[in-house]
Parts: sequence; C-alpha cells; structure tokens
Amino acid sequence: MAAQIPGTMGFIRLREGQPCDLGLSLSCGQAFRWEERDGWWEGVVGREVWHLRQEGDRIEYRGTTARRVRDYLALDLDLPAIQAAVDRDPVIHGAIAFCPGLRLLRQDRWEILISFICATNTHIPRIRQMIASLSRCFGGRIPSATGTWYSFPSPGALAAPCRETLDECRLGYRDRYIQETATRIAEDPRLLRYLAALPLEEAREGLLSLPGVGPKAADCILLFGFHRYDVFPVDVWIRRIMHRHYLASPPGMKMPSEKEDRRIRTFGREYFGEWAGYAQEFLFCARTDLL
DNA sequence: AGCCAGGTCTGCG
DNA sequence: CGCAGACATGGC
Repeated sequence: MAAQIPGTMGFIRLREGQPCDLGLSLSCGQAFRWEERDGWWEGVVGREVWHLRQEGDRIEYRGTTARRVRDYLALDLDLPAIQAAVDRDPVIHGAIAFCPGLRLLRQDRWEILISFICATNTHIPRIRQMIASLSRCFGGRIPSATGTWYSFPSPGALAAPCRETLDECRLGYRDRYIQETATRIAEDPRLLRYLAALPLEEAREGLLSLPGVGPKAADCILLFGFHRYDVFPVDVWIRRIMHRHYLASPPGMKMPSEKEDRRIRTFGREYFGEWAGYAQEFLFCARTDLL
C-alpha cells in the first residue's frame, strides 16, 4: 500500500446499533466500480481512489477522508429504523435478514445516469465492464502507486468521443444513447442538479426525456443517484419476486408490459411507503433466495 | 444453438 | 394510448 498524505487515511467506527456491511453494500449491484483485492475494496469516487476495508465495527479508509466515507455509505441514516419501516410481512422480513447491513450508497448523479443507461437489457458483470471501459477510454488518468486509475468521464468527454474508441467500449446499441444524453448534459451542465431539486414526478419526467432512459432506468437513477428513497424500480427480478409473493400476475400476461410494471411500481411504493426504494434493494439483493 | 440479461425505442393500429 | 419486434453483446 502506498504512503498516503496525512489525513487521507484512517478509520471510522460504526455507531452502536448502526450496522453497515461494507462489502455487501459495494457489491450488491448498486455500484459498478468496486473490486476486492488483497482484502481491500478498491474503487474510484469522484477523482479519488479509495481503499476501504472492514473489521467488525471498524471501517478503514485510504485515499479520502472520514467525512466522505460516512457520506458515501450514508451512515447518518438510521438503518434499523428503515428496516423496521418496510418490515411489513414475512417475505420482506426474510429479505431484510438476508442482507443485514446493506446500505444504499450516495452516488454521483451523472455517473449513475450513464451507468443505468448501460444497464438496460444486460447483466451486472457486463455493466461493470462497460463502465470500466468508458472510464479507461474517456476518463481522467489518476496515477497512483497501486496502478493507473481513471475517473468517470465527464459529460463533455462522452459527448464528443472518438468513434473508434467508443466502439472499443462494446456498448452495443447503447452507445448512441450515451453520446446523445452526454451531449444534452454537456450543453446544460446544471440540468441534473436542476432535476434533482424538482418534485419526484417532475424529476422523473425530466429523466425520461433523456435518450436511453425509460421507466426502469429513471427509477434507478432517482433512487441511487438522486437519493429518492421512495421510488420502487421494477426490473425483471423485482417483477418476478412481486408476482410470486405479492401480486397475482394477470391471467393473459405473456410478455412483460409497461402497464404491468407500472402497477407493480405503484403497489411497491404505496405498500412499503417512504423507504420503498430500500425495500426494493433488500428484495433485489435476496432475489436468489426469493425465487 | 438458443435463451436471457437490473429495457428502451420505434412503428403500428 | 397499448402492444410487438428489433436491438448489440456476451455468458450460460
């Protein structure tokens, strides 16, 4: 491990009764840039390379500050209270028990926007690969003793990419959406901040107007990037879980329809309440156990 | 080979 | 509106 500037390494202690499972939170599919190596979780947050590891109630960090780690992990939120708020039945109860210490991270709006455009109709490992490629090809170099890292690309960098380099990122048909959405943000750098300050439905409408952002991506962006904890994103897994445990699937339904997803989304939000997004993440995390 | 993946877009009726 | 197909790519 490289020598660090004083003040950029240290550890924090979890408050009594405020659990956090670092590895689970970083690897459950809400963030795509973390890798475990030699017992440390390594990732790029903003323009910093972070190294994190946990031993019990102690989280050690390098490359950033205690304050930023606490904010990123949202340690200010009362997790047991959130769990209790959504713990309405045996199914969600089991899901909560399946992923104790799972916390929703406070991630960057722009990075989440692009990440969930990449996330359409593909697998988590490949999303990670696409994000890594985009960063390596279009992000800023961050030299470090542990290797060369890359920050997530700016809107401008993705708005005017070298075509051949973009092809190397293997985004498939998503490349056009990424570039067009990046262009929109580059032309109006305050757009995402503006949307984040709007009431939920208006923020959602704004996101839906971006190329490559449909209902599911919009909800994930609202939850993971805008930290709107009452949205209930519906993907294939949540659809299956909800049909299996909560809502009878309509008699004639063959293909997944947007109408049906809307029904699930509305139900989830009303049933689980103001922390429905957390409930969704518990269910998603426990998906293999629930199907 | 064929099906599926943290879906979205387009073109119909 | 609501529905069917197309769509790039890679893992199983």
